[in-house]
Amino acid sequence: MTTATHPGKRASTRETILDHAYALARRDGLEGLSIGNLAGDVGMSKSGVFAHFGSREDLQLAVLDTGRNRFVTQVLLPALQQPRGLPRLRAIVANWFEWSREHQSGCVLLSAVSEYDGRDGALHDGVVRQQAGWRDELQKAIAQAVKLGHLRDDTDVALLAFQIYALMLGLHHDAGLFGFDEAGQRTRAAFERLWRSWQT
Amino acid sequence: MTTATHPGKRASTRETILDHAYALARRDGLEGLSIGNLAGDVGMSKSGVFAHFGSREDLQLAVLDTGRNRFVTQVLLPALQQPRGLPRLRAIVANWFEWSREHQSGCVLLSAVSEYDGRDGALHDGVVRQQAGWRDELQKAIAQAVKLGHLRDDTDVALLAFQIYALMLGLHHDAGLFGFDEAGQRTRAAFERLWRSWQT
DNA sequence: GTGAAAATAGCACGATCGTTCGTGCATTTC
DNA sequence: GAAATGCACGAACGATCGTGCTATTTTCAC
Repeated sequence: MTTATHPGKRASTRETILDHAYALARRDGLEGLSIGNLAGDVGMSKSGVFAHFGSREDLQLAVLDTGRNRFVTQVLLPALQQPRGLPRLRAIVANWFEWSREHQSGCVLLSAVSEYDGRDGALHDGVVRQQAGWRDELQKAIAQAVKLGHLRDDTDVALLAFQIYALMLGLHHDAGLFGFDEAGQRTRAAFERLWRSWQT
Repeated sequence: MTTATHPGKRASTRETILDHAYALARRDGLEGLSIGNLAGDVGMSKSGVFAHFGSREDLQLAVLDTGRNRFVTQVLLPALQQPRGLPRLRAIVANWFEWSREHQSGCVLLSAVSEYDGRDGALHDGVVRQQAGWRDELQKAIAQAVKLGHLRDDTDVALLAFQIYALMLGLHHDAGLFGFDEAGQRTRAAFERLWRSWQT
């Protein structure tokens, strides 16, 4: 009984659809994601795919959430097993680097920011909530590093989180346009200087 | 004779269309720009608008170029009247700040990067060329500041250009999601630290 | 004023969009 | 075995997409 046709059939099909949808959205963004195209990619009918979500917007929200889960799983969770403070913060950045390397040809979370930052609606709200949450995690890790004396006492936590995020945006930007290798080198150099500027 | 109804009619109508197209593309991106919607906004027929460009892709390219021109006019050109070196570089950043403040609800140039960095075609090429060109201008201004002794002799020009660009990406990102005021303050603080780290 | 030329509108096309609805086939439950 | 439920399919909907082709209007030179 490899195929769980009992319960779980619906959930597992939904998972499969979201897998394909996430891949498509990496290329075309959440706004470029269409149900017909997705159905063709999965090998289902349009109505079959549609029935799993009820509306295109709910599909887009589900894909956004899929991206968030993958990001947390790949970037944040492994870093939480590192000791608090600078080691954990550096682990976050290292995992984020790897994430960025794998997503240089398109990241759903970042393109969603571009697509929805000027509008309103459920997708905008979802993007804002998600970005605010991630920034908060960053700040928590930084605050611990300060408390443990790994970073200067007068460290501006929100500022450092902003600086880190900006560098990762720069990495993604340059990697997508000019290639990851050169962009990665520059970003690493920038991080070296950034750590030095806040270290005790 | 304010309205050039002479042989400039075509060009002036084209300009009007591009004005509206640029505004629409700020909200919906170049991929979200549709000819029907644009025609309704301008007050013309679809075919009338279409005839000015010949294809949707050529329209998108024209809008991209419109964005580039406006950016150069508002950010680069005024700065070129400042004395070479750090004053000019700071003027570029200041003008860029103002540009970013006005475009916090959507910038065609940046969303185009998100939309086309993972594909290929004329729009991708146009985006890459434009971004590479702007980075080059940044580096020229930085190199002059180094040569004039305003920045350290061992300044990594490409690295500093990357750092500047990354901060501006961070500004745009945070301004769009969390509001310009807070984002602007953080970005200014980050720039202060950046200048200090490279200054003689 | 008149005729050539340029600019715009009108209309139609095939394709695709998101969405709805009825139906059939499995599978589960009685 | 009969009844009920879950899931996906296929057809069709009105709308909009980009793009041609043909009139009609507007503009400009004479």
